[in-house]
Amino acid sequence: MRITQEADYAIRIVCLLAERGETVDANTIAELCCITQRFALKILRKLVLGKLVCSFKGANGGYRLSGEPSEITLKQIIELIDGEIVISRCLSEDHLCSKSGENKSACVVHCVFEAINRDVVKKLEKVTAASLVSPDVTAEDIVKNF
Amino acid sequence: MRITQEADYAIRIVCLLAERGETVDANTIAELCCITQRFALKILRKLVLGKLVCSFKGANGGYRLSGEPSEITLKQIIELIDGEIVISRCLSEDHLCSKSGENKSACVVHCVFEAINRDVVKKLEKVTAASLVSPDVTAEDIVKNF
DNA sequence: TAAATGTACACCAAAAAAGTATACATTGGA
DNA sequence: TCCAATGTATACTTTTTTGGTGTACATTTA
Repeated sequence: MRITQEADYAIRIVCLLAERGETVDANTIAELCCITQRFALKILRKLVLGKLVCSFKGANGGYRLSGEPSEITLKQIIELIDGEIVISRCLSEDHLCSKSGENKSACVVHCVFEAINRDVVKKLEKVTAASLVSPDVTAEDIVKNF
Repeated sequence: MRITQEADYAIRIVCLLAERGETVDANTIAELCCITQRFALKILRKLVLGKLVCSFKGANGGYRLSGEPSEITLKQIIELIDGEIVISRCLSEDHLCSKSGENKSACVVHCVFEAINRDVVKKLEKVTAASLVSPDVTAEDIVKNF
């Protein structure tokens, strides 16, 4: 992977909407999440296209989560923004990598990366927007659950 | 992170040197690892500066591992080439990130990333060059050990 | 002493990430 | 009804990272 700045912003936005539970306009979102309004709009667009968020046009318009915070995971948000989560370029793509070598170690390295990657994704799947914003759930609670 | 192509090449090179156990010149390394000679030289330079590999000048010169393959880990190689291993930019740097928000979820996200990151690094530390090239150790064996 | 090596350091180009600009469409309320 | 407040669409720009190259030089050994 490399979880980008943009994905990080998207997570903030989703958390904000989860906390509010009501329609919030792009300006307010941008301000509260410390993002420029333009960039927030771009990210919000992706969230809308990815069905995590729904939007309302016109005066008093804005955005809100389209589903339950408990149904939205970090994995979903990150993949929506950054695409497939891969710790090493050679795991995605038909990219030339260690795997393509003819020696044993090459393939083994690839397999190790795959195993680590699977584990990371599994952990990101376990973290929901609901748990992130719940005052009753601490970071330790979430991490213990891994 | 994002384990770069360059780090992947570096791993291949270290594995090759571990297998050979003798001095190998840059041309041969480049050819066997499917890298251009120039780029291989650049990577080798980093490996030498990082003390993982030692070099010999002049005719019949070349490179070989400076230590035991069992003492070299994937973590070491990757950090030498790519720098600190971080799954999200906001984990390194004093970079503005979710952490900087004033709300609870912001910090929690950061903590979750840190936990996942620690785990990835721990796994990469467990994989040695020796295990990667040993014919007696399969990828499954390594992964089981995680 | 020349050929086979590695060293140093600067440069370049493509891709990805991060962010901005412009013009437009829809809606709700005065 | 019409205009201000909103979101939409699409394309552009800038910065950073990645991946790679070029040139000139230093060392060693046959």
